[in-house]
Amino acid sequence: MSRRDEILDVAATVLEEEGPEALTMRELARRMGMRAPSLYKHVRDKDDIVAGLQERALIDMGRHVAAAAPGLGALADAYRSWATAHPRLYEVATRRPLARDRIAPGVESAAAAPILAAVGGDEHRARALWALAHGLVDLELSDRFPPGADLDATWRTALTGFERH
Amino acid sequence: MSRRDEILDVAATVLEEEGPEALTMRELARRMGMRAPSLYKHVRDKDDIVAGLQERALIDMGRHVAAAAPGLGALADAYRSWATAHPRLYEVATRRPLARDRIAPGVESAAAAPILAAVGGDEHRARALWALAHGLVDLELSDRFPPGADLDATWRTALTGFERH
DNA sequence: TGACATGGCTAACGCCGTAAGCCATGATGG
DNA sequence: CCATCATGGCTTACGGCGTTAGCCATGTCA
Repeated sequence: MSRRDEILDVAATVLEEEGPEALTMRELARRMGMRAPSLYKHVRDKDDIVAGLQERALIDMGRHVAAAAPGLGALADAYRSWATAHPRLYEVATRRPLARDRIAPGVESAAAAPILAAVGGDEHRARALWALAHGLVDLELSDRFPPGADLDATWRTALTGFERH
Repeated sequence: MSRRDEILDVAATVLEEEGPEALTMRELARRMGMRAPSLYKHVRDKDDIVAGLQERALIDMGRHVAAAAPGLGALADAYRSWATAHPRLYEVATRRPLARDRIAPGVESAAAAPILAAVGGDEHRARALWALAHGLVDLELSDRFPPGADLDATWRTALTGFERH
């Protein structure tokens, strides 16, 4: 495994365990047993690390969602469960403008494929479904729903709109 | 107008015109004709400013959406148009966990009211609709849809799921 | 064996948010 | 009328951030 990949591993751990404000070059270096400037021998800058996390997250989430059982419900469950299991990575993967120039081609479309397939290839319905799932997850992750809200029920209600074409 | 409100005005301007990375205490102070530490005479800390922007954004967006013509389409248009007119404020208002302790009570529910009314008071449908609109806006604002995508059509498709109960 | 790439290091720069403490101004009340 | 005090500026400074420059040990290879 390349030194760069080790850094990305550490970065993913720090991000999930301690939050985005702990994701500093000095903290990454500390965990790698080196000093911050040495990181730049393996990585262009901090944005490069974040773009790497974004790419990894898209790949992993895409795989997870693609492995879901057929049906909208299972797809939605897979989407939501990945996001809640990796909330900070989800934010990195979706909130910032895709660093398309720093990410391997195909990763983006591969992540979108399962959703597109689930709605029979209709791109508008695919985007709507994606937006719905993303919106629900995003609002849940930033605690925008009242505490104690029955979000399972909200998801079921939300998906019924998509069930019949 | 209080000095604090002036600071919030300047902050909103800087945020929208130059982006979040320009929203620094020194830049705000410069535009106010003072030095950064003097800001602390009127504001607790930077988070206080951001919470103030969040509160303002919720109020303004709530008013804008509440003024929409009846019907899901007009509601959606109002939601989307406010967000695209104030993209950075929209992010501040929705992406970070609501600073509920720093925001006047009632603001949150007032912002939610028009959406809740539009679906006849069903909270699950209200949350689903909100999530759908938020997801579409959020993904649009961070350029996650392919360039040139016909988002008007996507919105129309998305809303048909909500038209019939 | 000598040249060179690799990957560490230290020192330092210019930002950032923020704390501490000083001082002019103007209002307040004895 | 003057003493007191709150207000709202100021300078200085601290620690942390991302990042650059330049040094040097090690290992590889012609």
